[in-house]
Amino acid sequence: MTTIRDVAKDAGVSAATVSRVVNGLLGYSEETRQRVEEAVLRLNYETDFMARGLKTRQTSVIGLLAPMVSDALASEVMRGVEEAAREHGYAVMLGRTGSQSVFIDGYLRTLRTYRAAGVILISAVITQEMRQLLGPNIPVISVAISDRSGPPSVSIDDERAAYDATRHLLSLGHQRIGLLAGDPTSIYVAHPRQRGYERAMSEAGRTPVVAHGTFFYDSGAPGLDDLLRQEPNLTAVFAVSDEMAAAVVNELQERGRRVPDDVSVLGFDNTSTSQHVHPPLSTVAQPLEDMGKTAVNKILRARDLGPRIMPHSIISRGSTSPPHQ
Amino acid sequence: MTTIRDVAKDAGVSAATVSRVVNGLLGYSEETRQRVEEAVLRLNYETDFMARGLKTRQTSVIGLLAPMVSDALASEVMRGVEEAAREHGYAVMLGRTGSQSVFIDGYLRTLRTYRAAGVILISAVITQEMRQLLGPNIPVISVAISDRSGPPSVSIDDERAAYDATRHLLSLGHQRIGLLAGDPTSIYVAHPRQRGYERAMSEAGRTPVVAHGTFFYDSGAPGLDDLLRQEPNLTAVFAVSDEMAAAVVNELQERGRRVPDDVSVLGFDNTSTSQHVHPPLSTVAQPLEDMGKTAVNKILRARDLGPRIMPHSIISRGSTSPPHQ
DNA sequence: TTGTACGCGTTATCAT
DNA sequence: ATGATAACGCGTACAA
Repeated sequence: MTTIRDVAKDAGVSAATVSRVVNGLLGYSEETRQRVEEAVLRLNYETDFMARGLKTRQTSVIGLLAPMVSDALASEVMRGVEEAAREHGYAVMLGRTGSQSVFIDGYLRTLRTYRAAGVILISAVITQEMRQLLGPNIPVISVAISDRSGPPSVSIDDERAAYDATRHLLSLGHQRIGLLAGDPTSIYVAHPRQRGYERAMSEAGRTPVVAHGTFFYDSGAPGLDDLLRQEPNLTAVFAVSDEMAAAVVNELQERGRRVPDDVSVLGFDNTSTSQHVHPPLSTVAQPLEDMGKTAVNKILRARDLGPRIMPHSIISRGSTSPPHQ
Repeated sequence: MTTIRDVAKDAGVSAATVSRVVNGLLGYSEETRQRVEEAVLRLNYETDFMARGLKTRQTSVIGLLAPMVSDALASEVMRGVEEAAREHGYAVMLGRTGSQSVFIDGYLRTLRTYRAAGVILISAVITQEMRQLLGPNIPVISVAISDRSGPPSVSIDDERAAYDATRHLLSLGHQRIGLLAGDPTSIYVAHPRQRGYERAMSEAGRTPVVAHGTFFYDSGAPGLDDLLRQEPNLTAVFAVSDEMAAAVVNELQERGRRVPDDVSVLGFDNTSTSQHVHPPLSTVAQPLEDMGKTAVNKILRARDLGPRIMPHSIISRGSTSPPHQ
């Protein structure tokens, strides 16, 4: 390992001067710069992040915490985070929060002792205790979830997006539209989406039909069953995740109903899952990768607080059409 | 920030003693231990990883490099890595290698300066230059790819798995079986799988029918087209990734052929994708999560070199059946 | 069993 | 413009 002192000796200057040259600060002559840079190259010197972190009390590490590290939504966000972080010379430290956020405390402690530059939370919001654990100097950003009263976040307007999506189905001519909603404990995501749906339905003078799932694939088939029990003649199902929507498409076909001829299906998130079913899912797109990048940029510009609302859009693929008469 | 000296002062001992207690070493009385532990709790002391790393020249960081951070196979491995790392008190640093491994050099440098305990490469093998960049002290493990001549790796026996899978289709009664192979540049994954298929076919006296894809969804439909052009009466397609297999299922249905009644489809990897199509994919399972855990354990036991071959298995779901007469 | 003293690599500060 | 020095927080010989 080459140290800064080795370089200093080789170039015939002090360690302080080497540091100045390497970090592009002021205070050295052109000739000194040349000698130092030569020595750096010859000795293959590289800054030791540990030593720097010890001194500066900050490292170029961004913490990234997801409920599962293997679901499609988090994957898309992670991709954006990784890219933006890399471009700015930051490293990403990955953690799984677990379903009940059981692991999150440990990770926050770790990130504090590593002096992370910031923490990005996917599909989770920060609580008082979490803030405590992390200390006051590390910014936290939530992604894909909007607690607008709280700390900075990057998300779409879920209520508005669900409203627009329901209006879209209504404008296609559907009247009996079922909602496969999310986990009722998910107050910052499932609730606004349900509100958006209910508002659009009530404005159109239609009766809401609602069943609850978990956002995951497995809850799609039972959710559909619940909806059809309430209203056997549904012509459209709006599921608030692509996974549930995919399950609904497959279960409908299992029951001998065609998609979209008999029943239209609309998903949410525009993850890769939406392309894996047949017909491919129409869905409400969140710009997930972009949201990940935006979160990194927010951390790097620490003064940039407040919620950031990203645009949503509705993507029509094969799973929606006007209702068959 | 509470330092080790604060604790020492509070407990009326020296910093050295605190360190011994905290790290569970020998050399202190029971009474001292009690006082120290009380002080640690009261002052909320936590070891500073930067300072420790500076001294010990090692950090509890494991580098995890994947070709994309958002594909289903890598996600499963990541899940296992995260879990095993967390259980052992290690943090995971995430990076994307990029399609041509363009970003890998930068990450290896970073991991060296962070003094990572080890590096896990998903679907990639290490080269001489990479080894150079990383220095001699950081172990590297490849996962889901088997360069048996090389450094430690954790993978299945791809050749044998493809052989077994092809035998499985043959034993169902299929005779005209097409292979949708992987990217021909993938010599450590695509090649062995193709060899396994060809060996099984030749042993059975059948003519191989092969088309090449990229492992990704988009290459599934053109690959099927290629296969059907070569042999219009295929009764089974073996695609060497679930993504391609899913695309094949969907494209077959698009063309009016039923799965599995007209054509059976067999995938590879048993990722979540295999459950998202209808009918769900029969597939060759790799124990991906387990492979991630195994890789972490290999790093923690540095002497544990050599390749580790994990068991594969064939999972029958709805997409395969005996051929229809 | 316990404490002292030093070193790890960097950077801020102050002096020159 | 440059240098000397003192932290930063921890772990560990070595001494007591």
